[in-house]
Amino acid sequence: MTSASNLNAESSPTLGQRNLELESIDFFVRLMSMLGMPRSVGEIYGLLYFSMDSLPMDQIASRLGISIGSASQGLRTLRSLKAVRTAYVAGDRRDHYFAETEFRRLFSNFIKDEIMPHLESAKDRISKMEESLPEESSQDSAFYKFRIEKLKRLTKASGRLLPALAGLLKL
Amino acid sequence: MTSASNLNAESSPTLGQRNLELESIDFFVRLMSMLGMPRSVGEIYGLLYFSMDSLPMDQIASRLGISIGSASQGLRTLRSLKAVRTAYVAGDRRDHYFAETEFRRLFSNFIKDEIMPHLESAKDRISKMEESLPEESSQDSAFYKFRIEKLKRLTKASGRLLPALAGLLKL
DNA sequence: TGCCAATTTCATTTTTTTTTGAAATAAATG
DNA sequence: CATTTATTTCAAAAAAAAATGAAATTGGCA
Repeated sequence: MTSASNLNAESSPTLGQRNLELESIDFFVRLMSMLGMPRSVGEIYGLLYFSMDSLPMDQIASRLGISIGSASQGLRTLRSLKAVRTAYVAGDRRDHYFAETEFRRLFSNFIKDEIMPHLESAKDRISKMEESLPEESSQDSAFYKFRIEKLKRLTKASGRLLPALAGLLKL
Repeated sequence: MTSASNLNAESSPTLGQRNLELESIDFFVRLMSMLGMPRSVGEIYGLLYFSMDSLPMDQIASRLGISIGSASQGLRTLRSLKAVRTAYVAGDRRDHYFAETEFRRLFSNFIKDEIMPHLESAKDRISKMEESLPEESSQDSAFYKFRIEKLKRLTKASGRLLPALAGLLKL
């Protein structure tokens, strides 16, 4: 790797651009971590969010100072959430990544992929609870039935509300 | 501890009751962990959710097989979310805990305590981004401004939507 | 006031999650 | 098709989060 590596690369970022990038990384690291995503995922998305041009994995890793293993895994996660996409760059066989910035879509994917499956299995578990209920309608069993009923209502309401959320999100 | 310990305690649970309890613990451990709460918090809430009578901390710990340290911390968390409350029990100076089961209120507390503060600091970080923007309105700066605008809209929409969520939750 | 049961705190240990880095794989190029 | 470059995989290391347990604290009661 010689001085030729600078020929077709973007010029080095201004101080302001670098600051923006750092704030962005900070921002998305926190946001992603609220959503249970590892730090590296937030870092990658934060870097790409303010990047004018798409970046190959090795540049992402070196700019963030993370291993290519992390970068690969993080990008896989972001790809599966459709939070990044790849662009073709002529004369370069590396994949070039850029951020998908339609938050409404991102959010809706997140709910579908990360939340709804849990809701499904919650329903199964509630069924198991009903099987554990003794047949006889003693005084106690009214209490248990009522609590189970509450859980049913909770899961049903969540199942309706969460997917609708993205629609409400007027950005 | 002799046989006297059974005199005023509730009779030992039936198999069905025990199953229900176990399913409940399982259910809430998963639910809480989705919300970023440690296992012990889910266990405690799950135990209390199907408990007819309120339980003192030491019983919670021993029934779940967790340390009193964990129980103390877990109950503190649940108390701060208003997910458990304490009941006075005559002739016993231990606090007795029971589950708050109005999910709508729980949810609204959760949003207020665990989410909204992050949104506030997100706004600060966006302000910092704007400070990093170079004055001149170059071609590039349009791109950066637009991305910042998107983040603003995202946080504003979240700030309105999330607190309204609990209201929509028709259980 | 002094004692004792109940609870909290917190340094240490354990467990879980994330990252690393090197080997394996895949994919393009000459 | 051999070589080089890009990417993925995964065992091991590192870091982060949670649980433990014993000491400190609190607060009621004699």
